[in-house]
Amino acid sequence: MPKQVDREQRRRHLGEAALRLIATRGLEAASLRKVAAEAGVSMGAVQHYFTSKQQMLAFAQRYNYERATVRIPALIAQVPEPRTTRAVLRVLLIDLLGLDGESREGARLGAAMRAYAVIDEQAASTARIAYDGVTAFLAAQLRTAQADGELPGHLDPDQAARHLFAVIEGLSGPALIGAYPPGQAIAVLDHHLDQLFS
Amino acid sequence: MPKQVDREQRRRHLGEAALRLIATRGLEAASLRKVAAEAGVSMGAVQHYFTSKQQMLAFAQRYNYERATVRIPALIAQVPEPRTTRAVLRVLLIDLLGLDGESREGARLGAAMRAYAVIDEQAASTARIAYDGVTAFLAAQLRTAQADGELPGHLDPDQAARHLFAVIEGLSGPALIGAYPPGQAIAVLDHHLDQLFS
DNA sequence: TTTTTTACCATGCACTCGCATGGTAACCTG
DNA sequence: CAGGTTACCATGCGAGTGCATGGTAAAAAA
Repeated sequence: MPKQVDREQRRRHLGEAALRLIATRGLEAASLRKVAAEAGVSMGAVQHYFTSKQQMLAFAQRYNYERATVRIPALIAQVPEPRTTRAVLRVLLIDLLGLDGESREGARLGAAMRAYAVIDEQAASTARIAYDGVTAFLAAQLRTAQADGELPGHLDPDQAARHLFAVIEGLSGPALIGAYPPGQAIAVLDHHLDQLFS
Repeated sequence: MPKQVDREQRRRHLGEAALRLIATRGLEAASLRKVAAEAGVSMGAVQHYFTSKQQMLAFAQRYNYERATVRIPALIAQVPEPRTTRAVLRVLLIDLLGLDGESREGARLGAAMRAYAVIDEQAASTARIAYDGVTAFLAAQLRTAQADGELPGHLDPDQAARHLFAVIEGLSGPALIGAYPPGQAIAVLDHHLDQLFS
């Protein structure tokens, strides 16, 4: 049976199992044995594809961001015309908030990964790259909005992007633990967008 | 030797040891044995004061917020006169960002606790209370600013408080892992305050 | 003075952990 | 067909985990 397997696909399969466990039960639940069980394989298989647990987690982290870069354009494509920058941003940011069932997993994952990055330097390095990617994307959106006259031209798009993303990340935590109802998080987001697009 | 001990003080001593470990090495490093070693006592002593690990962590979490309610007024007292609301908020919020050595521990702790609260409902409940406390405090500050005419009266202080705190929490993560230099985090904060106190 | 309660400490148990090892079976290359 | 590589799986090891138990010694209560 061996040898006709796609190594990269197998790895992603294991990575998904790990991410599922992390999102629902936390980082400590992502042991080699549990990931193997979640993926429906033996522990030896996990060891075969990752030489250490740290490597497995590093892959899972990178894969998580990779999935996001795929999901985000798909999400944007669903925004009805006319696709103003503001409407696009709103859809994207509400998704990042993790308020409803599906995007909630991403937000839970984010909380776990952020804590991990504080402890593990390698994870921090990956997280920095991901952070730069997100803010660069947001900044690009804001720049096109400026070009379209949708947004005042005098503001710094990079700083506004960091500001915007900070609001999202800061809202996501309390929303996740139910510190306030979803509507309040969206209200704050809309207020922020109101000020931005004035 | 026994019986003349202050149980609550002993507990705080152990709680501090636990918080120190969590801040520097993460939640998983706060095992009963390691906390005992960090506090300079035997494991039996930890077991004597906490009936389970979860209880120990719950105490540590509560104690952490308790410490913050003591530190914050002390911090505000150091703000030079005239103590405008804006100046007070700025000092407080920069501290919460965890940019310099001392307040950094608090921010690291926050990241670990947030991840823990996502997994553990009891921790989430405590975190909600703490969150409500912080936003209520911020809202009260904003209300006095409104009364002093420092701030426009038409805005909703509660929503502005949530917005403000979200920015701080959202900036603290990237700042902790060095996604951008401290100056940029402060620049975003100042920009936010500029807009608020317009 | 006797008894009870408090404050520990040392040890042991059952379990999980990451990881190393040694196998086996299927495919690819020669 | 032989040899080597690939893809696993089962097992075992040492370390660490939370927790239960049984002790000892000192102070408080009787």
